Amino acid sequence: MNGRILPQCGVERFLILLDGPWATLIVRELLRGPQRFTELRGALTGISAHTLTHRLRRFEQHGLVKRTAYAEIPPRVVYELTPLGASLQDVLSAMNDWGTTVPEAALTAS
Amino acid sequence: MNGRILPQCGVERFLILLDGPWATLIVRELLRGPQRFTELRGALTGISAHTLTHRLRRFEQHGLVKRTAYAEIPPRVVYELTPLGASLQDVLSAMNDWGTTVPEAALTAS
DNA sequence: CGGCATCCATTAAGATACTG
DNA sequence: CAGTATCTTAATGGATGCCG
Repeated sequence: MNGRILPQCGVERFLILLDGPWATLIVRELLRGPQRFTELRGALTGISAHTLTHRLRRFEQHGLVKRTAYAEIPPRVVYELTPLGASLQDVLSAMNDWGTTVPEAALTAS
Repeated sequence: MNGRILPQCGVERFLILLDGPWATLIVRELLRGPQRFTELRGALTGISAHTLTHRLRRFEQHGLVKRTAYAEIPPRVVYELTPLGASLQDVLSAMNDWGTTVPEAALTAS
């Protein structure tokens, strides 16, 4: 569907930039502050290095995340949200508010 | 990732119930009011009957959408959001607000 | 430590054809 | 009209191993 001609409304833009189930969770984690690769991986239970790398690269390309690599031994890489990425806070809050109102029954029925 | 044990926070619930790129767009369309299958299909440019059916069935199971079938010739089926589904309005608004602030450059870089 | 390369499993989604 | 059935494709995501 991503190849389609989408009307460039706000919702579509959000969906294009935050596609995949992990995208939103990574942003939420980075909203807590700048973090290293390993910190992110530890916080996001179940994510693989492969996936985390790809998501972060994509965010970087889209200007949502800033990557800073320190040429040390061992190497250290810190990821942090750009102002654009940080402004996702409002959307995440809305999602969280809605999710907490969802009854258990809606989730078990799958 | 859906098989993982997720902390049952709000954001996770939202992501589980609105998975896939079409889910959010279907909800946005239904926020305009109850609609028939064909109306939805026409409004969601590019969606296939197959996909629309699956998404609607899933929403129905989760209590986000109510399906009403009229035994007429030709048959008529109307979908409408439940109160739970309608309460997604706030999240959609937040997404839309954020998306409109995204610069063009973030989208072209893909 | 922070990746990348490769292979593989799962799934959303499209195309097509057909039915009550 | 509103689906269902089947097949196929594309993409996300996981597992493993290697590298600077």
